[in-house]
Amino acid sequence: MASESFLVEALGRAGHRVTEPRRAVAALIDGRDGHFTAADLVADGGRRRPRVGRATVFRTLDLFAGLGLVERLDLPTGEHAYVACEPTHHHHVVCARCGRSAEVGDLGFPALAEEVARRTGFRIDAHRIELFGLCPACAAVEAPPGPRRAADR
Amino acid sequence: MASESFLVEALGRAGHRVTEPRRAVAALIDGRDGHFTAADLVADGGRRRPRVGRATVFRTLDLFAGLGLVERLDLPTGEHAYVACEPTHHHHVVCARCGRSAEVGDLGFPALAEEVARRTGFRIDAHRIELFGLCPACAAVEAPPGPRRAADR
DNA sequence: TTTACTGCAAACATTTTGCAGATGT
DNA sequence: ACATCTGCAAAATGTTTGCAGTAAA
Repeated sequence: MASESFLVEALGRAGHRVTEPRRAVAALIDGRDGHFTAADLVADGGRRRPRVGRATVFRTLDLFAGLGLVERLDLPTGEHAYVACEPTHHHHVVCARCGRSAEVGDLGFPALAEEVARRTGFRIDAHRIELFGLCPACAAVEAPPGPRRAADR
Repeated sequence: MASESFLVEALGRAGHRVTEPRRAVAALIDGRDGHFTAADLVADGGRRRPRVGRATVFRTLDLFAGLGLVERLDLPTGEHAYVACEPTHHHHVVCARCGRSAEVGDLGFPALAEEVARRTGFRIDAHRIELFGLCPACAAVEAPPGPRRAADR
């Protein structure tokens, strides 16, 4: 495995203390494949020996989110979830079935923002784009022909 | 004023009962300018004569959201908010200062989705785009020159 | 040594639910 | 009439906080 979790490295670089609980949370995140909820990590952390407390999970998640190491997203179901990510500008597509996600660079969003600014006169400072669908594997399982799933929104 | 709230009309058209509490919630929404939270409506509803209960506000909001009459969005702060909207495909820009929002048609999103699908192999079923910034009026107030606001994300 | 961080449990905030009764259709 | 809807209060969720103790730097 890579020498050290990307998350942990970034933590140190940002001048935050690299503590055992934080390493643990980082490991839990690294161990997850797709998106995960705070509750997932709280559960995992509780099983751990020494235990990682609920509050620490939330605080660490917050910390990571602030550093742009994980992104908080809101699933169509209304649940809050997180995905780990490189701290560069990008967006994710998340599979509605298996939860796996893929990053998508900057999506050519700048052009969109410009267009919107032009049309509305708003100054665009921030945005949030979330894409949901099925990853190739799950899409294959899903009956290709047949009636449409009521999956939108 | 227009004969009847757009929300109420749509309610009836969709085959749902047009009840007094629902009219009230519709009116509360119509009365709001920008985005609003469930809590806002609950507060307003509680002041109303006959009172509109918390549960009803949530249920009605849910109903409207299901019909695409309001859109639920998540502000950068993590708060949940709603905005009223025409039931066509579109997105909103919301002003970070005054909360006012503007609709933005389909944003040319289809092209983006295609691009993403091509790059990742995912089948895109749903998406969620939220734009935040300042409306023309608020942008004018904001000192035009000077250091950038750390407003992104 | 100093100050940030942690676990715990309690506090909060937010949304959902069970029900008996009211109300649209 | 009858099924849907409502208010209320309780419950289920989800997240944050106060504190005394622990451990990075």
